[in-house]
Amino acid sequence: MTETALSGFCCADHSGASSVEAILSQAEALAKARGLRLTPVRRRTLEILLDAHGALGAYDVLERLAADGFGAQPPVAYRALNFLVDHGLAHRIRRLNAFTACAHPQHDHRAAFLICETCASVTEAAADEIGPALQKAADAAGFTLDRATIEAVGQCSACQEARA
Amino acid sequence: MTETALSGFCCADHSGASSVEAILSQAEALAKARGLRLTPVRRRTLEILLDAHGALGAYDVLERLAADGFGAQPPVAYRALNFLVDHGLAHRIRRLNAFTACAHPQHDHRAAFLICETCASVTEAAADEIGPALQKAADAAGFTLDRATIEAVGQCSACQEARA
DNA sequence: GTTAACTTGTTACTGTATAACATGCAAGGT
DNA sequence: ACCTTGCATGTTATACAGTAACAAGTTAAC
Ligand SMILES: [Zn+2]
Ligand SMILES: [Zn+2]
Ligand SMILES: [Zn+2]
Ligand SMILES: [Zn+2]
Repeated sequence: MTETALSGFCCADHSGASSVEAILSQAEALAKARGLRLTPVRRRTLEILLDAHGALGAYDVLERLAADGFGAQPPVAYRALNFLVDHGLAHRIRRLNAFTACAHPQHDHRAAFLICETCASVTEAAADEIGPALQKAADAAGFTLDRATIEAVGQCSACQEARA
Repeated sequence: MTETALSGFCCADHSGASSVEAILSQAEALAKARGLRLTPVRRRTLEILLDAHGALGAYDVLERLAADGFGAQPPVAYRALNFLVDHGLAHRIRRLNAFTACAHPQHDHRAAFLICETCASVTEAAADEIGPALQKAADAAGFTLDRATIEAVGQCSACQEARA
């Protein structure tokens, strides 16, 4: 199994060429600005994540990359995914052992993820208010905060309505 | 919260019989109150987590269990660990693929974890302020929040001082 | 004491991620 | 242009994490 993303189920359509293209070109601009090399595998990997509804496991990504003529071994996918994550173009969802494209790569943001238990969709939410609260908790423990993973589990709005 | 917090490794000794024993007997009382069966493997698993500095992987736990004469196969460890997690006696640290004893099992708490990059210690912090902030973010997305994983990465106070 | 539910143990397997090494490519110095 | 140096991609092989399915033993309820 392991097809983590469910097509056409979760949400409002975010697969329109416009938004994928828009994010892709943002990513390209960003890479250029930072002197990063958005090579074919990496770019294609980002595209794959953008096309997917929800998050994709590394092996799902690998399958698609291999189908496109790239390498078929796990490191190929993991390297591309880690590159994207390291540079803020994608996020790793630890609860799902999966990855998702960043919805707004231009910001240096601290994101929280809302994971629907019903449809497995993953929504990236701004964590602006969460940061300070976490900071405060860290301070209380004398802990110097670097970065954080925030993953919430529940029901997305579409699935709630469907259930009603 | 009068807990003798189980804060990790580089810190003051927390392996003294007193705090381990204290938490263990809290766990026992709690199990009794809730009609749970804290069987030998489960109890020993909790002990192992309490004795450990930092979080332990399932296979580390398994090794110790096997050494104590319990089963030597993965399900033995996973079942005991999942039991403890399900009943709030331990927590799963997803970033580390590891488990840690709950520092204050008596509360129905939403915890955040502070993971030190230097010494790998894991400190359980109260997440009282984080909950509402996350709730707000979820509301904005029409998402019904169930539970959340909050894991921060940085430097614990001991390691900072050591580095200075 | 029989039944039903749960707990422990097993074997076997699936899924996730990395190590180590070879080859290829691209930028920078001479 | 040529060489060097570092980075990217690809490979094989292996390590690490987690679960399914079944058998046998326990515990609690009736
Ligand atoms: Zn993002
Ligand atoms: Zn949903
Ligand atoms: Zn806890
Ligand atoms: Zn530390």
